[in-house]
Amino acid sequence: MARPPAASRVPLTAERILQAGVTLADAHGLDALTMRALGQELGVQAMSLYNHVAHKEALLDGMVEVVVAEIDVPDPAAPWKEAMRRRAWSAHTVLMRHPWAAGLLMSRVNVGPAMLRYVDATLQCLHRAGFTLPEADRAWNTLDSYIYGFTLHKLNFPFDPAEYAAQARGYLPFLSAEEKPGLHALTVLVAAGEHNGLHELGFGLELLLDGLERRLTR
Amino acid sequence: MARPPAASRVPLTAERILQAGVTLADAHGLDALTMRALGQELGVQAMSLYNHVAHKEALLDGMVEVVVAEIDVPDPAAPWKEAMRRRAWSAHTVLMRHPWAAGLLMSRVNVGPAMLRYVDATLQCLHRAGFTLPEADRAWNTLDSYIYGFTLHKLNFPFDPAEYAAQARGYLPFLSAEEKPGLHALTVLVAAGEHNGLHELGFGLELLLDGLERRLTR
DNA sequence: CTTGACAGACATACGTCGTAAGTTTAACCG
DNA sequence: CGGTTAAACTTACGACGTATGTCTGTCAAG
Repeated sequence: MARPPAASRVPLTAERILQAGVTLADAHGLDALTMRALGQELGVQAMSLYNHVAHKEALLDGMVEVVVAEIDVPDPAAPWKEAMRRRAWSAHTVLMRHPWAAGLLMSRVNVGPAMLRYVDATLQCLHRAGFTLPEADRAWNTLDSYIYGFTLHKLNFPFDPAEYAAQARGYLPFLSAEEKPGLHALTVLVAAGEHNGLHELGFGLELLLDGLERRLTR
Repeated sequence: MARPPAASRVPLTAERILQAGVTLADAHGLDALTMRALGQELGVQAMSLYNHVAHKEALLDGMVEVVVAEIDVPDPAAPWKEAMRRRAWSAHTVLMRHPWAAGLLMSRVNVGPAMLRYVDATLQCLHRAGFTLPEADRAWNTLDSYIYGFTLHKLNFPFDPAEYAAQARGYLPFLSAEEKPGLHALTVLVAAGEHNGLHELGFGLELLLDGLERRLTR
């Protein structure tokens, strides 16, 4: 059968596969990431991927690592509060760029090098700032719970204000003011454009950082 | 062919299917929830389920509703802080009871009656306590981001302290104290049983509630 | 040069999934 | 008792992850 000339032979590598996986998932969602589709993207049969990747789960783990590696690692020597703020926003931004990744990141244990580096730097920063190690552990865990939770929430609410207002107007007729007074009143505000329904990472983040600071200085 | 006597005919209903789905997922995980397995559980062929459920996605939506309905709805007349605390713990407890549900809850828009009731009561409670409606919206969104994020984190860290300490001892040889000082020091503590690595919903929750309270009284 | 080993791509095949489409059964009503 | 109809059953399809076995291009050793 016809075969591309030998010159065009660029051997597959795990890195190329992971990158292609990330790109494909970014473009068409996790559901579109099948071994066959990924192979096609790389000009290769599905089974060839298995020479470099143990199975699909390992592929997903690797893709999560690629994404985690994009997050800014905090500088252990920086003032902790500002460092944690930057860390949070960086993680949020990266996960918004790879919408499929947040769910994976939260629903599997990840112990790749990028993740270890990320956690270690965070612990160091907090520890140097005066938190005990167990406190630092609690602190980053609390922050990450919020960051990832917030990001997942936001990803599943993919409306801009105009769309949201339109949606609200659509729901309004089915929302009885007597039965659901709170929801009704809020929806009226949204429909009128007086509340855009968008939420900001910074709100809860600053509450947590302030609270942690108070614990530290006490 | 042989067929069970007519007397044993209990017709299927959407409710029975949802309940069976929840039970099956609780017992064997979401992956085990296939239409065939669910049918078998109900003594029925897979395709019969489609007489009551549009497709699998709808089944999952319905199962999430069943779970949401288990969460305590806050009393709008109760003091807001205590009401939000109860709400948070109730949601957490319910989601820990149905480990598969947290991921679903966060990764799809849910507008079933149980969910609407839940959100409405929350908004009412906060609004009556003095928050404006947009503030109340921000507040519950922030709390839920943390609650769900925390719960997902905890679900994916299913070790009791003894197991965790054992794991820590296993990892220790691969963790260089020079390269990863923070992680290394923490792991030493865990391995020695001086830090159990367990995190508590209450920690971040109280930080957020205190922060919200400060916003309110200002 | 030739050759032969081997990494890595290919082809085929299996079992399972969700579900479309068509058929059969049993319960109810006139 | 006969006809209607809701609801279960049967069959089949395409897509999925991946086990297994084959083929081929590359390169070092003779």
